[in-house]
Amino acid sequence: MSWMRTYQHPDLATVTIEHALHALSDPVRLDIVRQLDREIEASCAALDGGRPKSSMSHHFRVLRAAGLVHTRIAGVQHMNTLRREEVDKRFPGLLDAVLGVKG
Amino acid sequence: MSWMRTYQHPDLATVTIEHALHALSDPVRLDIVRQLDREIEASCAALDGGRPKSSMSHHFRVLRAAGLVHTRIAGVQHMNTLRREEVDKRFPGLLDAVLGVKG
DNA sequence: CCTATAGTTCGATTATATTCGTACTATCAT
DNA sequence: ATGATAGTACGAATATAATCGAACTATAGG
Repeated sequence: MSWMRTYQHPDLATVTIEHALHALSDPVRLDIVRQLDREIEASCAALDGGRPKSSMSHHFRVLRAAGLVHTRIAGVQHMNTLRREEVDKRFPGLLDAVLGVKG
Repeated sequence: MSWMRTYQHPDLATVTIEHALHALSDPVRLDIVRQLDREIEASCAALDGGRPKSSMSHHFRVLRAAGLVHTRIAGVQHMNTLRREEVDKRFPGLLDAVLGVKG
């Protein structure tokens, strides 16, 4: 069984709007995305709200599969970024709308 | 047990973005919303894609609960409209972004 | 009143997601 | 090497959602 040293990130062209909307519709994941929108780059641990690692790992996997988040391995940490430009190109205005909502 | 003669439509202020995104993330419902965006008003039957009535009823209920669709009873038909202005006010740019995507 | 039509409700089934403990791996520092 | 740290993989439990048949209701028309 092989282990990962890099992540697979899908081409945004292969991501459907339904897929992206589903990924964004979970409160934990939306919270991650909101933080990444401000933080530029953050480790997984920096974004858990005291939640178990295995739960967070699941949510990051979903966000990556939906083309929303990029994860890069930096030593012992996995650093995450929003794929802003690519998502904006594929779904113009979507992140602006989603992230612009208050309360 | 009482029966309905009118529908309950939530105040958009009580609808969260997560709720709206979830409602939009289902392909059947997104299809309904896309059609309503063009059709102005349509009966439930006009929007099923040959799907069972009970399935459609479920999806319309979800769309109403998310504040996206308004249903008015007109005789034997239930006419649906997109709550465009209200949704646009609550979630500016969201419907534009979601409906603007091709493929 | 009888029948057809449009849609809901109920209930069961199946499918999909979430949560999280445990075991594991990779990297870094000592 | 040992230990600590960050995160994944697996597996199982639980929760949430989708699907759809069958029974039902309300309205309209003959």
